[in-house]
Amino acid sequence: MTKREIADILNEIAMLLELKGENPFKIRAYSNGARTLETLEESLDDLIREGTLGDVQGFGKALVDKIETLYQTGTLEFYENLKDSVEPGIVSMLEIPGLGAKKIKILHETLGVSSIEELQKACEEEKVAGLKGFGKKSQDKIAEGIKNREAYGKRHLWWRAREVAEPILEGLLALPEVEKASHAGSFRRKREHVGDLDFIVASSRPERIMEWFVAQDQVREVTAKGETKASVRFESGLQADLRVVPLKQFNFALHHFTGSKDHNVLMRQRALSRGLSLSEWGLKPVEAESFEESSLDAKSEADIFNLLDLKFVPPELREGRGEIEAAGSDGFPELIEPSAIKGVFHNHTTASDGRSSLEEMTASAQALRWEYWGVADHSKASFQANGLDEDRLLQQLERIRELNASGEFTTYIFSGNECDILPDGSLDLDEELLMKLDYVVSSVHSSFSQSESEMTRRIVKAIENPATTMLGHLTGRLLLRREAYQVDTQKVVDAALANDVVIELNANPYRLDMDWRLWRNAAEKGLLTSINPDAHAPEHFEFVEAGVYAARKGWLTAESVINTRSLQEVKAILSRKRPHLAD
DNA sequence: GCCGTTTTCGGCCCGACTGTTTTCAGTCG
Repeated sequence: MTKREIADILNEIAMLLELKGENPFKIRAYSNGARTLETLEESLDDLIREGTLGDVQGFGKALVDKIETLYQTGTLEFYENLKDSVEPGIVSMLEIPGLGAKKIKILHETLGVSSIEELQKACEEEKVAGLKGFGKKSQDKIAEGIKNREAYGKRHLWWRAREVAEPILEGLLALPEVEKASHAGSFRRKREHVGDLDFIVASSRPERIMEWFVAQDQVREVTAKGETKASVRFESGLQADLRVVPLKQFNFALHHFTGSKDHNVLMRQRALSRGLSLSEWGLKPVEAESFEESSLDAKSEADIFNLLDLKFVPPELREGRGEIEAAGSDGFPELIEPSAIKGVFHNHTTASDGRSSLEEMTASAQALRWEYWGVADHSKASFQANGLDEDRLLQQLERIRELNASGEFTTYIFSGNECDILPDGSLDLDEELLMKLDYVVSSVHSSFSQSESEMTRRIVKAIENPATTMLGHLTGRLLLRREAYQVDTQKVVDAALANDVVIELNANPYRLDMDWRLWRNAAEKGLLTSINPDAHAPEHFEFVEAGVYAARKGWLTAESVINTRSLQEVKAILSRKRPHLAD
């Protein structure tokens, strides 16, 4: 078992002990143990072999025994027994906002409820309001929490969350009491989906800011409101948290609440190794009494990094995936910016399942001042999407040539096709015809349930097809909607490298596929990408922005992204497979 | 359950907010 797996079990033990009403300090010992284990620098194997696990602060005899047993055998009797002694329905009640172990224990012992369903019934029968420590409000809140637990628990696509987040930030910045304001959290790190929104504000007069925040039009429920902290929930179930801090604290709070947790742990370790203590309150010498009196100054977030001998880490990279090491040595490559995009591939028109014509899409691309854009309508196997057969594709190719020759648009149109990869790995259209186009995006749209080895063989075969220019949406995932199909991404990346094939970064906010976690490594090996909006209407061209943020999270520079290149450079790249594009 | 002694027990912690209290316990990040 790995450190992380063992830490998860220690956390679960803490939760179960809490539900059993154990000594709170014992519970904390387990949670602390889990956190210590997660952030342990030494290898667990070494510590156990040398018998020095007990030297680690926070690990006494009981924890050492349990960690060693889990490490060596993968099971722990104490844990299994504990799990058996608590009904699973009770554990799931922890998901309801406002309910913790203590209240659940009261509900269980006095009303005998052992599941969310039974609790819901107890609320309907007004049995909860009469309990000691509960009241009408608690009962209503529990009932509401049960009713909405699906929406409350769910995550929200970054793209959708932004529609809510941006007006809030603008509103905050417009208030005269606000000195500084920013979003924080996973939203600021541009994660593909977020659990909630965080806002940090600097002000010495928080009252009116709090009032404004909870009184916003779209707010459905105010879940907390105090002097410096408030939480609201919107119709979609998305929650937003606001924290107001003094200006002096702003950058520390912003850094802290931007996270990620893993990044913060590494930052605090870095600080400690320099005799400093870092928190949301400030950065002070370890021995100093309070942050308020002894914190160093940070006029910007960059100052915090600089005080720890680090280069500034862009929020997108703060995932605890090597950014501290890089910031402590050479720093980062210059990450791609949205403004670097000069055109896009993989778009649809009314010829297949798009909503706008070739001409309308071209006009929109031109309005965005793109040098070029590419048409890649579906091929005939995508019958549901009105995919093109050979004849219709040839007609479209003719029309594109006419338009390019006419001078009607300054934006150049590349002719392409999003060609289905059939279940056996062959392409849906004739190779000779595909070679007449400027490029081909090969994508899987059927037989998603193939085994990993079949799917991998299928995609690799398509990559090896000389007609393939780029691979579309590698895993077929739809974020929060549909799982990825099984495929060995490493083999696919290697095949793409070996066959001069680009792997797209599909910028549709539901896809963002291939995933950002895979890009740093792939790009280091030399893999190129194209950030493709997969547009089915002009407004979908905006998706490239989401794609650029995903690319930044993958440490990508403009060099790795072919659609940051000029028209001439793109033609040169495409001509490696299509000689007719060479000048 | 851990830690550190005034060394084998007694203290341990983090602040803000809510709801049910009437001075505070429970939840949450």
